Amino acid sequence: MSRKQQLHRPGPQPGPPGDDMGCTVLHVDMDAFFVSVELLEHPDLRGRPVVVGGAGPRGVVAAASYEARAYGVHSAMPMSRARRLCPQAVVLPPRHDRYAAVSAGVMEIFRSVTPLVEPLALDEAFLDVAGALRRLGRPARIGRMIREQVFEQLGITCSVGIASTKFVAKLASTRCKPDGLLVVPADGINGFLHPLPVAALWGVGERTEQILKRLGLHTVGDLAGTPVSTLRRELGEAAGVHLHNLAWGRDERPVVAGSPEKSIGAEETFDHDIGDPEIIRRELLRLSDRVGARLRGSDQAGRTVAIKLRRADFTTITRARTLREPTDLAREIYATACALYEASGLEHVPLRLVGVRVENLVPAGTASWQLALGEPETGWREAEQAMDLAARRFGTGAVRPAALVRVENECDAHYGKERPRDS
DNA sequence: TCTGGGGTCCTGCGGCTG
DNA sequence: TCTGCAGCCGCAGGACCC
Repeated sequence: MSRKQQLHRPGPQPGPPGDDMGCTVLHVDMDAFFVSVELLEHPDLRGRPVVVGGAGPRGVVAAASYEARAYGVHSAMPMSRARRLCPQAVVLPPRHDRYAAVSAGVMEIFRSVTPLVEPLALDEAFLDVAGALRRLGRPARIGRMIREQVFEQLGITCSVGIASTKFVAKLASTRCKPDGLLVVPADGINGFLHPLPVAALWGVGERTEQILKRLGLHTVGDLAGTPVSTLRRELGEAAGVHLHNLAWGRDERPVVAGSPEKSIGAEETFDHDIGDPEIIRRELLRLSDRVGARLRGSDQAGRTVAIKLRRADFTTITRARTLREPTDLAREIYATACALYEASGLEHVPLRLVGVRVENLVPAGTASWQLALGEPETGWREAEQAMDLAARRFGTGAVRPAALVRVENECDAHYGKERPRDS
């Protein structure tokens, strides 16, 4: 359960759907998605508290069944705390490949309704059904049909919010969870929104909530009644205007199918803080390898390489460098990441996390590959593409940089855990 | 209580350039 | 040639989302 969902514990199920005229935006959200997928293969666990998440000393909850939520367990909670709250919970490790496969089936059902599907995550999406009304009937009927199809074809339940804007549709689906459907009529938006706590708004996290509470603003209605100039002063130009609009139900953002990725990255939290620069560099190599493979797999390249370093006290720094030409080569990403790490001044500081990200993405076809002076024309790109082919044929990890193979056992001692299989 | 991993977006600042 | 200014871009940090 996300923080937002905690704000909307399933209250009494809403009554019959309201007037859905003009409500052509649907937000469909799978109920406890990761857990639901696991229960398909472990039906014996139905009705029991189940938690999906990392079991290591620094693991957190990725998803919790409603039975586990009754004990106060929710997503993003440290696993150690979840175990204390609910010692009888069954803890399962996340299997993202499996969730992605089920998610593909869900999205396929959505796209059979309308091409205007905007996925937000594996387990939720916005649908604009304006073009499907003549063929399939009114929005509420379409929502019911989607819920039936998802359950019949995939065996999991979902909740559907229906409104005239994305933001209200999303709040509606959260409000009717689990396994529900709620229509917020166009003329009932303010009545629906204004009693909600400010933290229910999209874009109000812990920090913003504190600022709003300091101003005496507790509900969305309080926010709506506050001059926008006050909100701009306290929250900044964009956030102030945005939240004021949301508080009045104004949200002009259309449903957009297939928006391109802006960045691709990978990061790793160590089980124990690591201050040895050699081990950090190896981790940068492993992460660069992953990022490069994902870039090539999606036919993209990026111009900016960024690293993230988190100290033991959780303070985090980022460093970035923009290259002359876009790259999808792990070797180049790694070289830049190492240079940034060395320049960071944190070379001997114990770190709990390192990350590598490539930003400013462009389609690989439009990138001009600039050869370094003296670099052979057939070289690293071909070598890494060959590694990609081997990985597809023999599985990820079949081929990897020698530096990673050589030190694997040595690293295990530092990580204190099984190495990920994708390096 | 002690905080994962994948992202997006915004803000502020400084350097560069016309 | 120097200065001031505006606009753009890169960078860093932080808030937020699922």
